[in-house]
Amino acid sequence: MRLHFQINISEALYLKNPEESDLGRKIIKHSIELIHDYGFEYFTFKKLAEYIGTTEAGIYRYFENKHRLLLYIVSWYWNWLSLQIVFQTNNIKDPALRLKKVLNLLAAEVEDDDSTLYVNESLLHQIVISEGSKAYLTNHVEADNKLQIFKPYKDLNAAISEMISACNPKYKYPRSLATTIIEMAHFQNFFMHHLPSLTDFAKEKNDSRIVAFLTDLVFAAIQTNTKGKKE
Amino acid sequence: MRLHFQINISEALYLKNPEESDLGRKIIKHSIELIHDYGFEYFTFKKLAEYIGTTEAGIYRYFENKHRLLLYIVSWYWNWLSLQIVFQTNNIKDPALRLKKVLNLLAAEVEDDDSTLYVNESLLHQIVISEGSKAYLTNHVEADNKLQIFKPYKDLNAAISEMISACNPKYKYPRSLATTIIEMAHFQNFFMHHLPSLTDFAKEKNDSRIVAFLTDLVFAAIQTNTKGKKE
DNA sequence: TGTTCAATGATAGTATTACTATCTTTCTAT
DNA sequence: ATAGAAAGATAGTAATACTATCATTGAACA
Repeated sequence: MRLHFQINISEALYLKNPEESDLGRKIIKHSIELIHDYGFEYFTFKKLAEYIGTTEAGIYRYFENKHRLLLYIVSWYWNWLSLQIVFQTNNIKDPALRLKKVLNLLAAEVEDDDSTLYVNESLLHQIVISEGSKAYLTNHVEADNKLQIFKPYKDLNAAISEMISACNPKYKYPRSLATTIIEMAHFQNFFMHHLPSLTDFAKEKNDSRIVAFLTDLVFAAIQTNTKGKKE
Repeated sequence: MRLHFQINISEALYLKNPEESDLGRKIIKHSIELIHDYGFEYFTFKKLAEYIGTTEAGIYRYFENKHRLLLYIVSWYWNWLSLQIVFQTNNIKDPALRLKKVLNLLAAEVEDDDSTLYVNESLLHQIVISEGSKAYLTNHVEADNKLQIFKPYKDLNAAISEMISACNPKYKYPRSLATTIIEMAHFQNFFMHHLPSLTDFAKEKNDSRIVAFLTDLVFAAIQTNTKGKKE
């Protein structure tokens, strides 16, 4: 099955749309590879230019700076993931099952999606785990936010939040719980691989354990709350 | 009451111990102010040197680079917080109450502690919220980890993890839940202030709401699990 | 077939950052 | 009175993060 879809990214993120040219697509494809290899701090436009076989100036025609490029690929990921969620929960009626499907999509390893030729989703997933929060953890979050740059992340959050409310309309913290799910799916993965004593998954480093942890956490939270229990 | 205590920080983090000289203490004090004002990305040793009235070279005698300095002050914070937890839970016997106290210490606003003359804990708390995860979200986490650099963070995690297990020895994910608590105490705070639609605290931006959310989440998780319920 | 315009390539240059080196001054402990 | 450590002063380098300009290519249209 080939899914044809539209990734919608704020125009504020680029100077020239990288989807619409060979060089643009090369920038996306190879920046994902290089950020993955070097880490965002040690990734530079100069290295990228050399790797692609173009010049720094060429890259600056597409992106103002490397932070904008990071925002672009991270937005791309959230957008893509939201579409995966739509496709894969489309025919599921039970909201609890829908939510479980989402936990899987968030925390399980991502395979490269062949329908997107210039994006390796598996590498991109790892970038989002390690570098994703740097997208918003800056001095200029609020300015960026005014440019609608975080819309894909917020949309995903809203979608998960609605599923939570569908499971239990009385639960008081659907948005914060959604944020917790998204961030913890990634942080537990990062810790599991790099600082394993901070998790309970040190022995068998397996994504399915993270899914189990998150499932336990989420359903405990929304089920307890049904009873209107209060401390 | 004046509490005299020892902050223990890995020697790998500095070239010369900043606690032991005037200039060293000035570096700590003013780097906290500047990182708070500029954000870590726009903070430089040159700006710091000018602000203090010394030279870049002077700062490099204490810290190899600005990332090490960040690690230093973040470690300092986790160390200080662990001591606060020890002092403030010392005479509480009930593990659930101890845990609640910890949630408060983690998520409530921090006031400057006058017993530490060269550290403004309130500013430092805000830095840890915005920049704390950059301490480990790097290419060189594992090398840093081998130098024991994350010990204060891990110790805090272990302490909270033990409290969770004291509440419910059968709960399967005490470490991951502890990580979740620590990180979410900060992320919810960051989002509440900068991207409020990602939380349920947009209307009344109040730390106590975060404490309530975390309390609900944690006790739901550990109580549900007592029953050995399984999905 | 020639012209035009956009995209890219090639090259150069600047300000700032992230350091390192060296030499001098100051202050403190013996 | 003097040795030694800490700090100040100054200079310099390589890399980063850009900006500017001009030439080349290639497709599109007339």
